[in-house]
Amino acid sequence: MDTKNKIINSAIKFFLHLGYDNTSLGAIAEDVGIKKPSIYYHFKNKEDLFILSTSYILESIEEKVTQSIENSYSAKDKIERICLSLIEFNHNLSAQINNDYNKPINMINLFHTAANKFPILKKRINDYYTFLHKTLINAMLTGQKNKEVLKEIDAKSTSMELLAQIEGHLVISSLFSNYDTSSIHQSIFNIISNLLTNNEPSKKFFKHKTKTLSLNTKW
Amino acid sequence: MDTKNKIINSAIKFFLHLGYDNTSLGAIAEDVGIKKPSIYYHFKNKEDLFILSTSYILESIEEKVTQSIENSYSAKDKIERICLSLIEFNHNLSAQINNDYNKPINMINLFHTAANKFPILKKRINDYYTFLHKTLINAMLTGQKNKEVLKEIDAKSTSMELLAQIEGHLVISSLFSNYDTSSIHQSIFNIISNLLTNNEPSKKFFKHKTKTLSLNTKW
DNA sequence: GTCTATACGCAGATAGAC
DNA sequence: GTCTATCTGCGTATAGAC
Repeated sequence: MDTKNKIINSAIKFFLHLGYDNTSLGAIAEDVGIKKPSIYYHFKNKEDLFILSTSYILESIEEKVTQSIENSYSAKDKIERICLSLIEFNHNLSAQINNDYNKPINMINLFHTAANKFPILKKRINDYYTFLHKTLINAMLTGQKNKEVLKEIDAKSTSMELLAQIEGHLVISSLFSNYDTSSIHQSIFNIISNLLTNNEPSKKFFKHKTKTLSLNTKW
Repeated sequence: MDTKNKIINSAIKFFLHLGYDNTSLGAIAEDVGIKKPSIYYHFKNKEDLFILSTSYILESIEEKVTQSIENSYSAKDKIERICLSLIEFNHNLSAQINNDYNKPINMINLFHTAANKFPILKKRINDYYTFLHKTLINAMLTGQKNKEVLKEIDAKSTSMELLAQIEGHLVISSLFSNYDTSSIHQSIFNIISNLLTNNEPSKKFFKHKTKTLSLNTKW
């Protein structure tokens, strides 16, 4: 990995851990094994580094979501995979980042800071949610054509419900120690099974497809 | 309002807007109409001011939630009121704070910073979610005794689902411009109506009881 | 490309007068 | 209780050598 990627890699770690303001370029430099001014050779300034780092995370998620449904033709399967991709991305990111400390990590927090501080990231994050929203809606609409999904379902509000459920669970899991990790799978399963024409009445547990989303690759 | 309350009032505004790090004591002092060192007469330091401000918000929400269900004896009504209280508190806070700028505001973000930086607030926020969780569970359990709520329902996971739905919608609403404000009411209505024994099949819109939760009172 | 040295500004905090 | 003046440390950023 070249220095530039090392810096972004480390920056993401720090930004997720400490936020934008509490992350100092000196700390990133030390982590990478260079001196502070060297960062300025690769990036214009701290803002530039932050914007690129955040954009990289967003691109990675979108890529993983797209890949996850590539070979899937059932609406149920697609929706499940999209939701699982989001959850697993967050979990993998936490697992990778949360090595030393015992602090809650949450991408939402990063997104919020990003949207607040930098208009370009506000737009980018909005595009990210638009992408997720559209992808979920498309899965439902094709499912309705196949008679797999109930025709009365409103795809837009259901997509919003799924996204809110996922983001909400991720947020609460980092703030509430009593949180039960499995409950998000149950919730998503409930929402999805309510969409389907062959809705099995017994509330089975959501099958957890552990197709791990690798974050160990280059940033 | 005395100076100390004026400072907390202003501090909450700034902390919600700009976060802990971007809020300077000088700005708060200017807003209140005093000089920076005067803040140190009322508060030990910036951390102290932040901890007291955040605690005040949490206490206010808990108080409003408690008040909202005081005269309610139906489980459905209680659950609805708890959820609405949370949504309205956030909305009222945003409306009160979001006067000048056009920036997303979200308490979750404040909670996250608070939990990350100050162990005492991490505990306090955990207690806050425990309170909400227990209050919702109690409403469901009494509903099950009255045969108002289906006995198969798992109160714990349903409470978690409701909280996640609310927090998730609030988060997304501040990051996604396409977000439809009404969808949260629909989602909560769906979850609640699935709990009830006299579950009406037609998905009616969630009745929006606009009992405004005042935040204009003293902090 | 990376370094040492350094300028610069900002914000938290204190001393001490009134 | 509130003020003016001031200290202090930290973090961004640049200059310029190697």
